[in-house]
Amino acid sequence: MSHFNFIAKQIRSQNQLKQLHAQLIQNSLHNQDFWVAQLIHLCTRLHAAPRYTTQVFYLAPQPDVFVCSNMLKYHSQMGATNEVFALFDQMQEANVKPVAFVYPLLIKSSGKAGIQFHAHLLKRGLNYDKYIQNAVMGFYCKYGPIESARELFDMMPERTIADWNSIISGYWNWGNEVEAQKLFDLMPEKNVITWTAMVSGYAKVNDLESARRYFDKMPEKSTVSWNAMISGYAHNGLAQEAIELFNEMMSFGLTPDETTCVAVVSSCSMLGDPGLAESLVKRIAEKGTCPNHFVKTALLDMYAKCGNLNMARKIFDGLGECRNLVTWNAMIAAYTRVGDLASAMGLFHQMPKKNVISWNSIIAGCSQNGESAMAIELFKEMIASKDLKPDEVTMVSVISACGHLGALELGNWVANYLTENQIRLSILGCNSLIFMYSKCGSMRKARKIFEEMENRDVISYNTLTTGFAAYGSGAEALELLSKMKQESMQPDRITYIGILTACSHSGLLEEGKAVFKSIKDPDIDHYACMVDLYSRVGKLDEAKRLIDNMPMHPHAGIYGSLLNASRVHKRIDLGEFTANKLFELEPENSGNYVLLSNIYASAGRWEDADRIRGLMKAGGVAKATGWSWVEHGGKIHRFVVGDHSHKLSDDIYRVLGEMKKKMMVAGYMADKSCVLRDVEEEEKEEMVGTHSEKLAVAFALLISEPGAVIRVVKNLRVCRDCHMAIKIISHLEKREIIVRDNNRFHCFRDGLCSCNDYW
DNA sequence: GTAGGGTTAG
Repeated sequence: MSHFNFIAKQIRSQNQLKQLHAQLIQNSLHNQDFWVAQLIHLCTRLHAAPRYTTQVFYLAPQPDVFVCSNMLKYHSQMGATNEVFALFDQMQEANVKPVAFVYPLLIKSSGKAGIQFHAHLLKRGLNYDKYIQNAVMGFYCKYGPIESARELFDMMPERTIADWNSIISGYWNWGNEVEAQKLFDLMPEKNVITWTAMVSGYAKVNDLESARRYFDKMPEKSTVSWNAMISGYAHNGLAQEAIELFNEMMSFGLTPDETTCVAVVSSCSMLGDPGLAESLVKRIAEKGTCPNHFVKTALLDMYAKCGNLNMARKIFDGLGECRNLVTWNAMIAAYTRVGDLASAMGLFHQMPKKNVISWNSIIAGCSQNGESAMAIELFKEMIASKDLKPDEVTMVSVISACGHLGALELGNWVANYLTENQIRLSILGCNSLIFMYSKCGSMRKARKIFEEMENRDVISYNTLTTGFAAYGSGAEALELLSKMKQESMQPDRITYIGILTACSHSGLLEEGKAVFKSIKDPDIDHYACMVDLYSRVGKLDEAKRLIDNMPMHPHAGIYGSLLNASRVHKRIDLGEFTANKLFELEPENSGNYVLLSNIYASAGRWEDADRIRGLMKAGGVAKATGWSWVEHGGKIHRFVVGDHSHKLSDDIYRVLGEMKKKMMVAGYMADKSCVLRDVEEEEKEEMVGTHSEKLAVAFALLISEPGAVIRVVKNLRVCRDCHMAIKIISHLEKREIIVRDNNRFHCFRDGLCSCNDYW
């Protein structure tokens, strides 16, 4: 017996384990409880395969308490919760009570299922030893409700330091700073773990000053304490502070471990400085410790964020068997960051297991790289599989994708999904909803979300303001500005851009001037808004004067406003001046040529108009082809010029014909520039916006109930001709038609447009 | 056999 005992202690590999097993069989000891328990213990230590371990277990004809307990330990180490409970049932039938020491292990390794052990203990009225008590309390600290943990804590006849530490970190885990603090002060005796828990707790709630205060006050510090403080800084984006503290740690002659290394590496990635990380890893390697997968993943991420994708991929490939979810996710994010969606998608489909972050990475990746529709498809796929619940991060990406598409039906569906699945949104999430509703033209809902928010930040205000601006609701935007001041929320440069744009789109000259005057240090964008405001209200000379007197060089956008206004107000002199400035600033922009040409045309100066068109052709300035789209039944219907691919194409062109007839009857064909004049074949390319948009409007008319609000969404500027057409149709059909162009809405009612744009 | 620190998504 002692001979085998000696061998058992020496065993380091699975091969040696199997040799011992064979020797036991030879000596007919293999089915004795003592040896079976030993073998299972070794299986646990060496991470042997479940099939082999189970075989060993069944060697014992009537497994005793030790065999069973070791087997429970093995299962719980493997995360096989079902097997753990099955064995428990078996033991109950055989009337075998597990030894106390397995309970803490089982509770810890069973995750959320740990609660079943508490139930089990309660049901059997088992006496808890101090370890079991601590483990049960630790379970509630981790998974909640924290009140249950507190109850157990209060009921304890005696409390060890470990119990105090558990409940304190439990409160930190649930963000209850006050109670953690209170218990810390009450605690009769503290150790380094207690102090470290306070440091990391404060770091977790982003209160780094308090964290540092505790860190400086603690009577002794372990490496873990240093790590807590350094990673606290790193987590909160304070890379510089993290590195400084790390240097301080080194100056004390302390040895960093791998966790230190992870924090320093991630700080380096924020600073874009791989050098320090490389030297640190080298130093650790010299000590003989090879960087573990945490360090390697941090390095992977660092190289990816510093733009060295090859190095990142090399580490990823080198990790081989050690690759885990986090490494896969980091690599996917690396690809989406540089816009390589194909590679990201390839990895995503290859990965053996996915978690919420994997889905979030790929969905956000699509959303950020202009693939909004794909982002939504992936989201649908995610929720269809039902094994993972989307969280706020998922929803923010999906909501913003709906916003970018201007897809209100989808947006409503997503918002519904939020309430049905009780996904609570933070400020960030609510802001994304405001953005989405604004982009979809539903200002009522955007405002409702805003008003129902418990806390708002400056971005909440800016998002809603920008929405009002796009919708031409100047008064509402100004109201929001005074609300901001009432609530002592400091407006920033974006706020003022929104407010001025709103004034501009609703013709509020005096109000806009007053706001502009109140800006402490206006930048070029604020000047641009003012030029636009003067232009839109027809004060072109004032606009010109502002341009001449502004303290910085005007950019193309500024002249653009003036040029468009020059067309509307038929100011050939200013039009020529600004157009020539624009030809210098952005020679490739065809719009400027078209505008100047139209200015000449409207004054009957056809030769000049043709000359400019010729200039445009000679310069090879082509107009990009465009399309419009309409959302209907959760789908996006896309229209391009001359398009007959839609299945309702025949009906669409029929409606288009009816529109034409109605307009003729109403006498709208007199104007040469009217929408439905027949265009020459070669002109068609220029008219692309008009045509695709008309198809979209026709489709919208076709599918909507009489009297319903029609929503046309498009990604082009609403051209002048089409604008007129919609005005007329809204009048004739007695319908409200909402059209979105690049970033603003036009609400047509009774032949009038809500915006103050010049048409 | 109890308690403190780690990498990824917005």
